[in-house]
Amino acid sequence: MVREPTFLILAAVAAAPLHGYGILRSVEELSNGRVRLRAGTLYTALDRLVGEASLVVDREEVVDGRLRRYYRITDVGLDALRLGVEHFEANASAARGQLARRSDVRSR
Amino acid sequence: MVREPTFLILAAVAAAPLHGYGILRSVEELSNGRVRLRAGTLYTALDRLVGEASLVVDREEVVDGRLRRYYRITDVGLDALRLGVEHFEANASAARGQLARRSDVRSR
DNA sequence: TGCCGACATGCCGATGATCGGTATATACCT
DNA sequence: AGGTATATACCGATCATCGGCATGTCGGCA
Repeated sequence: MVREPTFLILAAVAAAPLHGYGILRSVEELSNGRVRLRAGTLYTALDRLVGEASLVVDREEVVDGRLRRYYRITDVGLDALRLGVEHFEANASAARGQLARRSDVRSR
Repeated sequence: MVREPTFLILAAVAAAPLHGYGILRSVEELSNGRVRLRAGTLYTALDRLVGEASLVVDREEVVDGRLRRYYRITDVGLDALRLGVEHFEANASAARGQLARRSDVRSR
């Protein structure tokens, strides 16, 4: 199963192409400040995701002398993201079920 | 964030105390056959979770000459599990939002 | 003028959960 | 005799993530 940082990176890029640092901020927003990606995690993940064909480089821009490399999600990446969503929800639902059973036992 | 195997182990034990091999089967059920824990993953995770006070050994039984060590979830483990549920759901929800935004862009 | 934080990418060693396999032993089925 | 299920345990390998450092520009503050 895809891990949290990778999942959030895919989610960040899912809406529209975004560059590395933009993804960093987007992940922080999407997780309500809970997840702050390390630069190392981000850029190595980005390379890995491009290698897996989940992302492709959309374009490069130079703003104020700084390079911005935009990444776009592919169908492969969308499949991985949607599958991840299903797994996250299924796991959460299963755990809730178990917690509910626990309450049942207690209230007997 | 807690990873999938650890999360499912906690979920399995949440309803009632269970022994190692029982957890193995429970995790498989809870995930609809998707997740099959390796013995190595399970028993090292169990030791780790006991070390973190998320689980405690409830009791030991001998059935057919085979030892059964039952684990019980603690308040610490319950907190970790509930937090995990929230994170899984929040992530899934955020990703769904991003995918919906994507559709918006496309349909414009 | 000097320093700090935000922006932006990149590299690298360390950490740690999980993987994959092996070992041991009993019981049951074919 | 061989295979599957039960049950626990150990071990090296893998790999995503962590944590930190490096580089360079820009704008704000003291």
